[in-house]
Amino acid sequence: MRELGSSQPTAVELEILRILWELGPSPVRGIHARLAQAKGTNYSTTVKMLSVMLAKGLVKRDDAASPLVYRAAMSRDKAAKKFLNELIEKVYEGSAMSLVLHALAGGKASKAQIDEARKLLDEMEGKP
Amino acid sequence: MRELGSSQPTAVELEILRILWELGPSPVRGIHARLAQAKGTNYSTTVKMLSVMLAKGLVKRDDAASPLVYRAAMSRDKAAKKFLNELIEKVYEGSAMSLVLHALAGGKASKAQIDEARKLLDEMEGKP
DNA sequence: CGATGGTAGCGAAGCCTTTCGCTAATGCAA
DNA sequence: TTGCATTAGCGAAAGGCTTCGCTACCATCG
Repeated sequence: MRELGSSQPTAVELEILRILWELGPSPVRGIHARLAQAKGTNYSTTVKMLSVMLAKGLVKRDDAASPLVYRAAMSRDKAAKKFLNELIEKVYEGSAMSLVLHALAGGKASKAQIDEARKLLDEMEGKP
Repeated sequence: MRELGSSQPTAVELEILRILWELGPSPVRGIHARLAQAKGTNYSTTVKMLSVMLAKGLVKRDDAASPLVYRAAMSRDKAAKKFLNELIEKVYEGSAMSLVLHALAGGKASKAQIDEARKLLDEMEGKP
């Protein structure tokens, strides 16, 4: 039983969410194609995972369509924000902002990205 | 297996790491006191979890001391950055500076944090 | 000395996640 | 219609995480 973030997606669940974020609403077949390519798992597995995720509320399903169409229940941005807040709360109680920037500093940030980051900082300062 | 990567700490493991980060190197007794307070679990459980984590390399142990003293194998900062990078990788598949900042934008950042963030951006731009 | 209390560890139970085999329903072609 | 492919789902196996009971060890106290 998980208590804190209650129902954060597990490994495979997150992988499926990522596929859905990329593809948009899709039938099982499309999701499975990607998942099988990455992990070599069976079609049944994909169906089962989707039904588990549906029960958990991680995905939604359009029952009218045939074949059934699944979509992520949460946007990528919203999920990222949620995971990030959980991460920060669970691991680090300091400055979330500087942590994020430090972490990104090691990676590849283009001039355009840095400029956009500045713009965001301005916005954040403007309306607290 | 857990989300966000290869050998990530699980829920309880992370909780123990957090205790170790807060207390510093400690004997089982001290760790257990905190864990039991938070979860009501048995002393045996704490000992077992620490042995599992030792085997996984998540904690180190000073065998010379008696009682044995455990410490986190990784600093809080380092762990936080690692988890964050994995999160970004898993959710956004790579460079996601602006998206992560968007995710953060909803939260409250102090003026000091924003200023520090600006300083970091300047540094990042300065030495590519 | 034996008894007591704190420390350490093993193995197995219980639960959750992930996987799949098997079954059923549906649609389409021959 | 029969046969085949596709879609959907259930239940159970396999494996990992978490928990604890039981055992053993080692000081120290009486």
